[in-house]
Amino acid sequence: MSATVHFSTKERILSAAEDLFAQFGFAGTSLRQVTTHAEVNIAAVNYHFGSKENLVNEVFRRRLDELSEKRLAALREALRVHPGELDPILAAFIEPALSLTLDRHGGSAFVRVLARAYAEKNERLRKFLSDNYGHVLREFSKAIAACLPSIGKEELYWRLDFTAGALTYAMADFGLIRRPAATTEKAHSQRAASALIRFASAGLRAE
Amino acid sequence: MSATVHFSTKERILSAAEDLFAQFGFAGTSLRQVTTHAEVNIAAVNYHFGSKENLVNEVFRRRLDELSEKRLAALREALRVHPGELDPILAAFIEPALSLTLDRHGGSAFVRVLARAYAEKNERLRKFLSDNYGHVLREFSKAIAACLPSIGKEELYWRLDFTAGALTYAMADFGLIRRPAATTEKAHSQRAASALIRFASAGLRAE
DNA sequence: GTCTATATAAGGATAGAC
DNA sequence: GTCTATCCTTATATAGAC
Repeated sequence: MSATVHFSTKERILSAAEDLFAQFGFAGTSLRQVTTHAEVNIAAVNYHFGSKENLVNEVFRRRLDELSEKRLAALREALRVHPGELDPILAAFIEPALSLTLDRHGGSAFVRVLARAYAEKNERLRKFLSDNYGHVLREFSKAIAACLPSIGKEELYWRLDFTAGALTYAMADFGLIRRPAATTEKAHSQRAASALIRFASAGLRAE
Repeated sequence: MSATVHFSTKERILSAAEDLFAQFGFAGTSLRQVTTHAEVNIAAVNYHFGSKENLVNEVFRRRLDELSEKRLAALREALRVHPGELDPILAAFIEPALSLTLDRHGGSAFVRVLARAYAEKNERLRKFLSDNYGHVLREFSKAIAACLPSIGKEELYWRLDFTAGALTYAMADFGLIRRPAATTEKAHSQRAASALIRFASAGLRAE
């Protein structure tokens, strides 16, 4: 194992794109901004990705493959260790995303990119995400529904929707809450996650 | 009062921009798309608004001036009729937005535009919205805090943030839930609103 | 795989006639 | 207040040398 890590041109482009997409959105970010930020040649993005649309997809794939596996593994573990309990399921969804934001190798921008995607009506992007990662959400929906047999189907759908909105915004740090200077990034995020689980859990179980 | 309503060029541009911004985002919508959609000349947008940025601001102003007033009036009424109760405050926030989506004169796209704005990191836009409409959110925060004296300040801030996320996404109808054919648009929206109030109320009051 | 140079289209904005 | 025509910038994408 080498002490110095060599980031390939491809990786550099993906990271730069991730940062910029988080900040300016997909349409609001040009490939020139990406390649300048990544310190690579403008032609490299087309050589490695073929098109801007494909670059966007690959930004998602790089993180979501791993995130989805971690979430599903955590879900299986939660169902095994705490069967019938809601909060461990919510934690299984939130904590892997949280650890991504705390990862030294970046990823903190990615949760904002995810929130962007949520707001995006782009059919091609939605189809890509739904085709490749829709099964994760379906697994979680099923597990949550099993914990809440008394909630009607339509009402539960709504609540899952509200929960997704709350999670997305909170994780993306779009809100008003700034981390106090005395608090570490890690402690701040973990407090956010536990507050989120309490909120969503109570909301889902309402009445 | 005339039976035929004449929509001015300015209004037509605003409505077209609203629709397109909801669908493609601010950066993703070109002024040419806007003027084509509005069936006006390309030069008209510059004549009436001066710049794209200002057009964006005016799209917000057209709806938010009225929406903010309705929300604040409903809040005052809620505090007068149901002092100390949380749910009427939440209703005062949600229902005026809901009625906007049901308005015949459009406005259904606007709630999606609001969600777009929430995801936007654009400092200029955020400043415009905060300067002009931040006081509304502060009034609601204050009223909600007064209902929940036992919740710590930081925890409450988090929960308001989660609530905002849930409200924004749900109102923008970004979720998975499609209206059943047998249900009217109005009934569907009102069910969503009451589900939302139950969810947010329980989440805010958790523990 | 990486560069320069460029093709080609689309973008925001404006000048000036009507 | 509305039009045509156009300026200038920026965009995505690619061709072809190295």
